[in-house]
Amino acid sequence: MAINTNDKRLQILEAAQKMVAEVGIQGVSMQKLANRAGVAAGTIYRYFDDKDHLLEELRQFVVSRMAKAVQEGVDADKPLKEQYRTMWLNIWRVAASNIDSLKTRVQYDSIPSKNSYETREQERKMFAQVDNLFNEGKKQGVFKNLDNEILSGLSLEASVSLARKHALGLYQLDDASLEAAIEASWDAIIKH
Amino acid sequence: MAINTNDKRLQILEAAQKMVAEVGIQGVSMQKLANRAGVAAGTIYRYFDDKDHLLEELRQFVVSRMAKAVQEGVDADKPLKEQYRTMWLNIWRVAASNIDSLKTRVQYDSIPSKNSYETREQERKMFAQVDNLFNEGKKQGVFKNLDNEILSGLSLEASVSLARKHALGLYQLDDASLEAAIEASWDAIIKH
Amino acid sequence: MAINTNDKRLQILEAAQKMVAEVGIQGVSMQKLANRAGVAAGTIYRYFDDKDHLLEELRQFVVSRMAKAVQEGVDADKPLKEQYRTMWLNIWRVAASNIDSLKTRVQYDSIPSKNSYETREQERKMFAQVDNLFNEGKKQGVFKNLDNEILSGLSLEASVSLARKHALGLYQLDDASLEAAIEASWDAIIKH
Amino acid sequence: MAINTNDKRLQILEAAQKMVAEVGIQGVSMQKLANRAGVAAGTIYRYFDDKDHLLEELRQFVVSRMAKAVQEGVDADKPLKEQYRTMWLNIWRVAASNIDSLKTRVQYDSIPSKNSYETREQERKMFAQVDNLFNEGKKQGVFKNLDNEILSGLSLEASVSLARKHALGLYQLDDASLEAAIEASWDAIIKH
DNA sequence: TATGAATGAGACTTCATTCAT
DNA sequence: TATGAATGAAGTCTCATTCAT
Repeated sequence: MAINTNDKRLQILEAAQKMVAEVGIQGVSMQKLANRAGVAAGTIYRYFDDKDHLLEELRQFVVSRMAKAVQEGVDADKPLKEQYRTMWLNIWRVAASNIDSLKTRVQYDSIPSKNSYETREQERKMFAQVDNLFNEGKKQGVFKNLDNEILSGLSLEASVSLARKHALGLYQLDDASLEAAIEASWDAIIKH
Repeated sequence: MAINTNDKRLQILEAAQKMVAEVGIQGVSMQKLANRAGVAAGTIYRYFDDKDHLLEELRQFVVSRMAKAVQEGVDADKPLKEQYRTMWLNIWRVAASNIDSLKTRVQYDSIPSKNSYETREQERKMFAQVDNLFNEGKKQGVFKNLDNEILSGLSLEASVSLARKHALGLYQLDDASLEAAIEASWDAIIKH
Repeated sequence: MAINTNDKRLQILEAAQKMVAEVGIQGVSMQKLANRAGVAAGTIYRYFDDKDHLLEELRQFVVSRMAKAVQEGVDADKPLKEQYRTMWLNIWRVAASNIDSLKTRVQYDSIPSKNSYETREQERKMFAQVDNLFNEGKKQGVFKNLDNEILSGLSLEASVSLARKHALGLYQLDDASLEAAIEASWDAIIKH
Repeated sequence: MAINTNDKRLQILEAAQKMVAEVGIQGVSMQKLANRAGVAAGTIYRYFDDKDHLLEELRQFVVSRMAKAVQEGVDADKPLKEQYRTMWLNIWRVAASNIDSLKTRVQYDSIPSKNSYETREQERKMFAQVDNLFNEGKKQGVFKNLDNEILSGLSLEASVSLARKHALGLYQLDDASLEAAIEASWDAIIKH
C-alpha cells in the first residue's frame, strides 16, 4: 500500500513532466494532467495540496533527475579534467538527446518558486559531485580560488547556455566546436 | 497626433514589462494590464491583435532595451579588454540596479516565440557591438577562433548567469569577486 | 445515475428552448442559460462542447418534439382526408396553444446548421407518417403525382404559414376560416 | 446636400443588406458595417438612433425591395392566371438567382421587430398588386371567398417555402415540377 | 457633419478546487 | 482511498456606443 501510494505520486509527476515538456507549464491544467496520469482530478489533491505545491514538487523532481543525469558516470578517482569533460558532455547530451528536457529547464525557472533556503540547500546536495570537483580543483591549486557558484557560472553554465541555443535550433554545433568549447570553458576556471 | 498613437502603445508595453517583472508572464492578464496601463481593456486590442502578439512585441521591446543597456558606453576605439569589461559590468548593473530586468529575461524565454528567422536576425542586429568585439578580437589573434555564439556563451553569458543568482538572492558577490569573474571569463575566450 | 446525466442535459435543453422562445436565439447567452437551467455556467460545457454544438443539438431536440406533436393521434387506418386534417390541426394547435413554439421555428432556421446529410436524413425520419400519407395518397391516385417535398410545401406549409401570422397577432382566424383553409389546401394536392 | 444625406443612409443600408446575406444578422457589427459602408463608426449614429433602429429600417428596406421584385412585370390587364404565374415565378427567381436574398428572408424574420401596426400597414401597401389580384379573383367568382391573408398563405407562400428548400440545397426542382407546383397552388385558391 | 479612438459591459470558455458518493 | 460532476471566478476578446477633435 505504501508503495502504491508512492506509485500514484510518481505516476502524476511523470505525467506532469511530460506535459510540461510538450505544452509548457501554462498548458498544464489539473484536469488534463489527471487524464494524462490516468487518475481522477480529485485524486491529485490527495497527493498534493494544490497546484502550486504540485509544481514545486515537480520542480524538485526534475532537478533531481537532471542532477543524476549530469553526474552520471563521473568517477572521483579520475583526473579532474576528465570528470569535468564528462559532466559537460552529460549536460550537452541531455539537451541533444531530449530536446524537451532543456526546453523544460526554462519552464521550471518560471515556476514561482519560493526558493526557500531549504529548497536551495536540498538542490545543492543533489549536485554534490560538482561541488567536490571544484573543491578538489582548488585544493590542488589547479582552479582559480573562486566560490563554487562562480566557477560553475563560468564553466558548466556555458554548456547549458550553448545547449539551449542548440536545442532551440538557433545555432548548430559540430563535434569539433564542442570539444573546443569544453577546452575554452576549462580555461575560464584554471589558473594560467 | 501621430506621436499620441505611439504613446499609448508605449504606455501599454511599459506597463506590461513592469507586470512581467513583478508577477511573471503567467500573472499578466489583459484586464490587469489594462488597469496598470491606465486604459480600458478593449483599448489594448486597438494596438495589438491579441495577447500572443502583444507578448511577442513585448519580447522585442525588452530585448531592444537590454541591447541598449548592455552596449551603453562601449567605445570601439578603446582596447578590447576595456570594451569587454564595460559590457560585462553593464549586464551586471542591469541586474543589480533592477532586479526585475533579469528575472524578466527568463520569463521572456518562455514566451511561445515564433523564433522566426526574421525575429532572430532582428535581435542579432541589436547586439552589433558585441559581434564587432568578437570579430575584432579574432582578427587581432587575441580571441580563440570560435563562432561568436560560442564566444558569447563562454563569456558574457557567465555574467548573466551570475547576475541571475545574485538577483535572486541565491548568492552574493562582492566587488573583488566580480573583478575576478570578469578576468576568469576573459580567460575563456582568449588564446593562451 | 445514468438517468441523472440525461436529466441534466434535458434540463439545459428545456431551459434553452424556453429562452429561445422568449428572447430569440440572439438573446441566449451561456451565462443566462445557466441561470435559467439552474446550473453553473461551467456545467453546460460538461454536456456540450460549445455554444454551436449546444444550438445544433437544441435544434434537433425541438424538431423532434415538433414531429411528435404534428403526428400525434394520426391513425394510418383512418381515411387520408382525416389523417390530413389531424396533422393540419396539430400544427395549428401547436401554434395556438403555445405561441412560442412557432416563433421558435423561424429562430432555429437561423441556426448556422451544418445541414449535413445525416442531419437532414434524421429529420426526415421523424416525419415518417407525413411521408406515408403522401405516398399512400399517390398510390391510391388521389394525390397529384408530385414529390413529397412539393406536396408538403403546397399543403401543410400553409398551416405553418397561417399559424405564424396568427401567432404573431398579425391576423386572426376563426374556426370556419380554419376549416375552409384546410379544405383549400387539400385542393392543392388532390387531383381534380 | 439633402441628397447626399440620403446617399449615406443608402450606402449604409446597402452595405448592411450585403453583410446580412453573407454572414447573417449575428455577424453584423457596427464597426464592420462602418468599414463595409466606407464610413466611420460614429457616422452611422447620425443616421440611425442605434443598432435596433438600424435593423428595423433595414428590414423595411429589404421588404420593400422584395415587394418590387415580386410584383415586377405584373400587368393588371392580363388574365388573373398569368398575373399569378408571374408573381410565383418572380418569387422563385429571386431565390434562384440570388440565394442570399432568401437566406436573408429568414434572417429578417428573426429581427426583434416591433411589428407595430404602422409597420404592418406599410408593408401591406407594398404588396398592393397582390391584394388586387386576390380581390379581383374573388369579385370574378374565380377564387374562394377567403381573406387575402389566407389566400396568400395557401398559394404564394408555397413558392417561398419551396424556394427556400431549393436555395438551401435541401431539394432540387426541375422546370416541369415548377410548373406543376404553380398549377397545384392555383388549385388551392380557385373554386372547383 | 464626420471621424475613429476609447470605453467598459458582457460574451464565450477554461480551470482549480470541492464534495457527495 | 478514489472518483468525477459541479462550481463559479477569472481569462480573453468583441462590440455598441460616446465624444473630443
